[in-house]
Amino acid sequence: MAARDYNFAEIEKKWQEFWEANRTFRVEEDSSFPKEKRRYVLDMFPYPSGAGLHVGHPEGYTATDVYCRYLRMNGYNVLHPMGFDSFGLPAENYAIKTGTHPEITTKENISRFTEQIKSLGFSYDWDREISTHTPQYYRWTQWIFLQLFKKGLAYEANTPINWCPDCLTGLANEEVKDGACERCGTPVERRNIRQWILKITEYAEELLNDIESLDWSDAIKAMQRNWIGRSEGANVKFALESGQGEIEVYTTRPDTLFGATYMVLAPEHELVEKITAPEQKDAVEGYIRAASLKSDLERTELSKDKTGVFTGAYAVNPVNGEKIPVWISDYILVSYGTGAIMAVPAHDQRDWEFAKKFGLSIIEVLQGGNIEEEAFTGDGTHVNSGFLDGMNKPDAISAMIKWLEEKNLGRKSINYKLRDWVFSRQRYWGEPIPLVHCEKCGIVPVPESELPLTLPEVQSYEPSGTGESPLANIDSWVNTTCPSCGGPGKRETNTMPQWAGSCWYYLRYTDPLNENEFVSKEKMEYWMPVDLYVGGAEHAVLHLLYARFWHKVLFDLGLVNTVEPFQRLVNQGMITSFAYQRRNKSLVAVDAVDEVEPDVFVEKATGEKLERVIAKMSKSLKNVINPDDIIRDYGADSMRMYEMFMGPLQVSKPWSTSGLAGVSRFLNRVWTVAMKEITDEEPDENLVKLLHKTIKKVSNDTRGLEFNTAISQMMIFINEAMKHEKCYRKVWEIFVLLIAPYAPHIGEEMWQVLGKTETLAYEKWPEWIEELTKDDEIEIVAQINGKVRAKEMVPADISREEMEKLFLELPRIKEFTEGKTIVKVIAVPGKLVNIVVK
RNA sequence: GCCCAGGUGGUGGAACUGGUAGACACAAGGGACUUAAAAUCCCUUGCACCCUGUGUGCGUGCGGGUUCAAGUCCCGCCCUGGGCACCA
Repeated sequence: MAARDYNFAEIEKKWQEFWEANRTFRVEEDSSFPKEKRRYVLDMFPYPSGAGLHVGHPEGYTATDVYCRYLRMNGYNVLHPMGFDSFGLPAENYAIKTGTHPEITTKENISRFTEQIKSLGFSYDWDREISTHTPQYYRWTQWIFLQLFKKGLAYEANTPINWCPDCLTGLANEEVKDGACERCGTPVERRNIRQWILKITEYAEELLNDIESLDWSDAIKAMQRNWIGRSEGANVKFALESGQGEIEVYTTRPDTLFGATYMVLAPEHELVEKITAPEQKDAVEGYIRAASLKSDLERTELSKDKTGVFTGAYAVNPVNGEKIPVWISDYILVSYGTGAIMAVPAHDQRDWEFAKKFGLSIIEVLQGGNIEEEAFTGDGTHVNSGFLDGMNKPDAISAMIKWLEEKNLGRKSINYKLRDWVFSRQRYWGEPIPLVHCEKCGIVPVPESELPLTLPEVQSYEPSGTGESPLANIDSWVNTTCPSCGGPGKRETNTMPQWAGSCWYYLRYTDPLNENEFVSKEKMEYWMPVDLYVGGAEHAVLHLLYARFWHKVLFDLGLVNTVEPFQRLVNQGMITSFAYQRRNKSLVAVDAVDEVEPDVFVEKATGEKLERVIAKMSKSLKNVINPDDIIRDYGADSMRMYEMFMGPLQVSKPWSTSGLAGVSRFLNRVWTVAMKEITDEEPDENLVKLLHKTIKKVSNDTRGLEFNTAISQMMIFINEAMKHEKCYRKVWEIFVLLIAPYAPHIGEEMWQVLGKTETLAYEKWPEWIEELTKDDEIEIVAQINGKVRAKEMVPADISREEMEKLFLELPRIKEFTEGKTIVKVIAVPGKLVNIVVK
């Protein structure tokens, strides 16, 4: 074949068409692969937004693609699917604005995404593509919901929830960040709305314990642990002085019970009304009203200053019979523990602040701090504590729990910060919740045979904003017959949150077309669990916690074979961009910046010197990189390789177009070598050795997802191969296979240039010969007192003794040892000789 | 405040279980080719100093420590990013 230029556009189009036409990457449940030769490698599927793919998407997708191609060449049967998380607010909001049905927008966006994803040459099995908004898919989302419902894990409640006034829908706890809606940033309000709620708290203990068994980053594991927030303590009952009952509190410090000098109830606590003394009634009611108007943000962040009101009631401390006042304050949350606390101001900073402000007494029961200045929360010796005196903290905690249990005044108790999952949304574009409200029978599930319960057509997508979804206005849809008694019934009009579809999509990929079951047991068991899951860290507690919860429920129902869905999780880092910052820390758009000399940047308009910093890509800074442009100008292979070369997969790193150009130059050099005269002559030994080192490094690094260093090694190899006039078939056939997972289009093309007629996707991965990765001669350094003073090439197999002898006699070393005493000589074969002199 | 990452040249980043810090690339400078430029190829490039050489000193956020030897291990700080935040 005559030499030609590297025409990536032509090559990439050719091979993408080839893979598609030949369904090269279609995968089947072939039983001839033993379990250990199967791998399920999954990308977090995207929400098909109108903005199209951004450079962050290809990073994770390329990483898994390289890995999957490597696995296939190593004889694995690999499940590697892609699909779309296609229910969601943007399409619905667009529908409200334009009247276009969300389904139409969603379809368009999906086809744009598909085209973009395919233009990167990923080896997905497209026959398994799924979209969560299709009735064929959400039929089974609804089915799984019904299984949860039947198991008693879904309940209806009228409780105050987080309401986003901009999205006009309720939100789960996990969707609120710093008191604002995670999606749009609007501060959330508290609102009483009828909700469907999933009892995720029932699985708190399992969700927490099983984290340990997962191969996930410590960061994500810690986030999930913190979110679940388990604490151990005791519930203690305090009798009311009036004899009208008791207040139960939760405390992690039962050992400090002798120091409890007052109690606090959450303003919403049910006892408040009952116990408030007539003379305090006005004050208490005023406080409750004020507290109810505060947003979560105001109740926490903005008001660290303690507020509260005395109820006029007193309780009796069960350990010493002391009469203590009962207050209410909004620093106590009704939703945690029992919504009431015993306050121990000497040993809890919040109680201490409250006591100082309202002049309540502070009694030290544990020595070791200075309670005049702040609460002491450390360990120490108990004092003023009757039978606990002299004990340390852990002993006193157990002793007190034992005492309380014996006297029937309290018991050991465990609490979680995790709250149940608010599961309904008052919007249109989601899975309808398949339940019917019947006056006679109550809440009745839609029979499974009638699923999917499809979304009706509506005139207006506008949410009512009153807590009812647009579905509530479609009488013909809402009014139905009760599946149980046949009488009149009304359909549930809430829809499911966006997270529902992604809670089980990884299961559906194993059997995407099944019309009889959500998945067949055999196919599911063939692949599960997911061996490697790659995606952004932004789903640390949302999707990843919800999916684990559903999976555990499915496990308990005998529907899946593993306790956890995602065995190994890797979070790719964000791709950021350079930005330019003024002295006052404000940022300047890139097109308003001049580089006047190397690394000196000024703002065009003002001439102010700017500092180059790293920032998230944003439209306003004009530093957003569009993958389509990159593929057009440099090709998909360059894009793929550059994203893998930038740095470790897990860390965030800034995009640099000149860095990309460097990788592109590398691929051009690869092509140059491929176009040299191919010879069957024996390559020289050095090239062969370098090749074997390269096989070893690329194999190990690809397996360990350390793609950046694998690529460096390939660059080293090419720099050497360029020096040779001819292309040695023996080494080149191997190198082409090594680079193919990274740059598959050029890989296939070069394979064809070598005269091959089949795709290399299933060629056997090259093996290295250990012997050939070792050099005959190695450089050894001589150190004097730890400082490098000489370097010498020596045979690789030189003995320790020979090394010592050789270096001690080196003239250069003698300069340093002359007239000194040699205290010690340390020789490390293959590394160095260190001579300690005095 | 608590939890989790992480601080290495002008830049992105390498460095196996403690053993030559700075691989590979970008940027920069110099050279070759060219009428010229682009492209390509070659060379130099951590900082400082001098007696310019197998030269000396310094150098992986800061201060200590262990060790023949520390980017790597230990103790105490500082800073950056992410998460949580009145959870009793």
